[in-house]
Amino acid sequence: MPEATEHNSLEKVYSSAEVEAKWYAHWEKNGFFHATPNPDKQAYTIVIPPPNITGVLHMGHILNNSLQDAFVRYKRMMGYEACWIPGTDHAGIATQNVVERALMKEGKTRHDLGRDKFLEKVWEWRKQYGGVIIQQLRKLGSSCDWEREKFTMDETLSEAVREVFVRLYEDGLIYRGKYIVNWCPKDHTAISDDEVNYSEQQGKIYYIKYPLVGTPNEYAIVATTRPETMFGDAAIAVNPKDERYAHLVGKAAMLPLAGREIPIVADDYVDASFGTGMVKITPAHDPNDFWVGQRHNLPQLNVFDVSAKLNELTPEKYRGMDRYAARKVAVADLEAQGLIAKIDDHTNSIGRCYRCDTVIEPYLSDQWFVKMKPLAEPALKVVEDGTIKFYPERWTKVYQHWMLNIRDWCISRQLWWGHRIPVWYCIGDDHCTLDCKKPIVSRTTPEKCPYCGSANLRQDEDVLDTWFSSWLWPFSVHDWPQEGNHGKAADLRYFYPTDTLVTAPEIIFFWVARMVMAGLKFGPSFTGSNDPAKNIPFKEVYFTSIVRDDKGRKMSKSLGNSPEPLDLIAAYGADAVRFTILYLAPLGQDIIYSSEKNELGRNFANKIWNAGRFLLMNRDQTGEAPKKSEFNLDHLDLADRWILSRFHSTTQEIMASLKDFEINKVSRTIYDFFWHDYCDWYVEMIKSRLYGNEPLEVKQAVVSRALDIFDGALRLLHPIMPFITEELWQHIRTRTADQTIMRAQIFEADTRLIDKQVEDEMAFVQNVIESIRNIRGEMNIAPSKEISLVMKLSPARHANRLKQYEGYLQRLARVTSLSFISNGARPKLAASAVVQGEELFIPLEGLIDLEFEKARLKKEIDRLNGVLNGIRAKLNNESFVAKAPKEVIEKEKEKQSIFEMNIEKLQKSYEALS
RNA sequence: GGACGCUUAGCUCAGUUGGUUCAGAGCGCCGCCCUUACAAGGCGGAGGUCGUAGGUUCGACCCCUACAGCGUCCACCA
Repeated sequence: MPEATEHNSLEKVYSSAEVEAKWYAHWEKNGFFHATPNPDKQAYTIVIPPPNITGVLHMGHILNNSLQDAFVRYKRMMGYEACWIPGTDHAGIATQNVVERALMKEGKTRHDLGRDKFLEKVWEWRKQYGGVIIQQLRKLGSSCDWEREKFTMDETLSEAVREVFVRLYEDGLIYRGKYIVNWCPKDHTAISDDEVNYSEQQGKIYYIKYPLVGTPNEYAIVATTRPETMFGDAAIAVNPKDERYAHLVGKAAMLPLAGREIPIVADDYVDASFGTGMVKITPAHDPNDFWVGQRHNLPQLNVFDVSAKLNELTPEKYRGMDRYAARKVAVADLEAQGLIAKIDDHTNSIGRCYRCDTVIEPYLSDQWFVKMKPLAEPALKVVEDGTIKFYPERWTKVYQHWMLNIRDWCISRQLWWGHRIPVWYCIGDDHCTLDCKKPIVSRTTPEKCPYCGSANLRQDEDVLDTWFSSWLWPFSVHDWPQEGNHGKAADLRYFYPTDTLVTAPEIIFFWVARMVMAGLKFGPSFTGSNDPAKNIPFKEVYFTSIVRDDKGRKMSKSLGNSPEPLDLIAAYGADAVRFTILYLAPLGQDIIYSSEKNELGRNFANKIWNAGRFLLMNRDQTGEAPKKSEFNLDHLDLADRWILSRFHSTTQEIMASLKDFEINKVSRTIYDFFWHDYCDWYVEMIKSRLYGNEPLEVKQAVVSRALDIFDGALRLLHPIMPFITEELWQHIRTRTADQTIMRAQIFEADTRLIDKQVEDEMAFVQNVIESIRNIRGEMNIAPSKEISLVMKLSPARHANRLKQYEGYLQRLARVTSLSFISNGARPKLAASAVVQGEELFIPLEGLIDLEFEKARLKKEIDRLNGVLNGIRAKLNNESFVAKAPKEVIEKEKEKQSIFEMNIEKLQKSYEALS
């Protein structure tokens, strides 16, 4: 147990570093983050969106993890068995790239090492650097259950991947097919969409005449930017609604240079208004043409080799030519035959390899796919029917749209780092049968071919898309499908489904949607239920904001416009960074962020710190109250009852905002309560008793009550600012080693203590004080100058009750004498004001410049008259009186008379000065 | 091109059963205070026809339409 209760004298300025290190170590060492199935409690679970092992903490993580930690900590303090499961993602491409780049510095490629050696290198790298981000999350204060930390390439998670692959294959949902990938003709490898850099380029668009078969001298004219791919043309397409060409559909055209007939088909994909409205379809060399080809069952003719040179499917003249050389020759040949209608300038964006800048070639190759339609349907339903709720809700539309237009998922990747596809092929020997050509899909490495018995097997070279492991994350973290063998069966039952997913909207398709599908598909095998509500991976999804810089640009590494989170934590403190980002995070809106904004959080931390210092200093002076003070309402004065009322309504508001995931509102509510209600008013008010002539036991009771409220407020704040609240919480009472604020309960809002009358009465006192301060300010009366206050109260307001609060007035407005006068009387020379209909005078006697006061009153009278005129106009408006509801009219009339009275009183004061 | 979001003080943002004492907060600015928790603080003040133009309504920051500007996602660029 760190030395917390030993020293009660706190530094004047809160310094975060030491406190943070101390308490985080303490929490972790004592297992306070750890959760275990507990039948007496309800589970609350979050799985972390596993950061890439190549990643370092950026502002998006700060936001995302501050949110998750706040949610988990709130639930933990509300009596849930709260579990936040952390881990990392192996990030196939990113990680492989990092290691390859390192190799490149040694002048080597992965091919020099070979697959096994290369993978060893990656694992080494992972061991050395892959945990960086996990350590950084600790600095933020994340209360993750580190005993449960997982990695998507852990053996158990890899098992889950193979299991799912096999099951889907057996269900007929995984198949092998052709697909267009981004191919780099220089590196001879497929690269992912993310690795393609697109840029605008000035090029040409060629209009080529394809002779129509059967009608001489008539042509189909197609527009293309890539004439060299024409040898792979499989059709010409027009829009089915395009009347110009309706008569051609079903006919054929002659492919020039190749001398081959191709059909003319109709497809919605064609934009009738672009070009001629006729498109050549080249399924093997264009992604869109590929899909058109699928729909119309067209042949896929790949006319390039791996280096994008024309292959044997092209006329002999072109074979072996580079794609660009072939383009020139083909255009020249077409021109010679009079088959070029025209050539226009055309700007289009082309993709280049991020590594070698070679223009990417859409390339047809063999890939593995998951059929998505059957998986998507139930996943769409659970979001539409509210079994899973999105915050903000509008993302459900985006989700729906994607799910309804879903395409099959290409899951194979031409990489080495990742889960190798669990498929083997029989290389065969003399005994091979026809069946031997089938892929052998297996959970474990097969020893021999099941058909011919040959041991000569070769595993598929490719690995699986990284998302193929992450979509299982909510249950693979519990060692599914081997949970029984690993003793995790109870965990899976208890913690699944998870409750809240906190993630970025840009991965709604990659990750969120697929997790829903996986949960619904595989859930029944471990939940034992077909109820979607039991199988969904999470109940709520919170989509985070985008963090932008002060110019509105998205914060990113490449722009270099993001502050370094660890520097922020060092400079402002983790609590301040957390508070600031959560205070700024509106649900569904971006965050405009800059380092200086953390002053908000830092100043707040310091404010709380000093409030704690104040309480502790006073407790040390008065000594501990003999027994723990109880809120016996009879013995509380106005300030006590008021702060209690405010505390409970604050708690109520926070709980409501939390339910709606309005974390910025939560932050603002606790901030306003702490700073304004507690510090500005309550603490200042109790000073009048602490520094007065009260007996010691009264002072003790006052401090004790103040500490109780402080304790409650610390608990409300702890999930957002965990460190400073723990430090103070440990100081304000004697705690045992196993006590921690993070496992203390948040007090439930007691609505009986929310007292409207008390708040009204306090409002009156506060308004009187503010009014006096206002006069002081405007009249330039020094704050130190003592004044007397004369009040003329209406019968409803009891003078002797106000007299009770004289201490407050003295303390907060430097009123040294309070007296009352009856109706009709009036101090001779005084500044005056009306507060809630009651008249207030400050006799001036050399304090006030008469003309100043007159001008001040005049200004106020004019302002009130302005409002009054508005009310009168409204009440004189016939249609208002006729159509507005009675209550509204009554209210207006009431306001009218109040204003008239107040103005009259001020007017009299004004005249008295003249 | 499609979908969605945003526009309130110099800056960053609050503001739902539509009702002139709700036009507000923080930062910044101006003035006064180093008052025994806190100058990373306290008190007071100035500052906005709530993007533009219409419409609905007795009444619009709030509801509807159009437009402008900014932004996000998706699609497309043959």
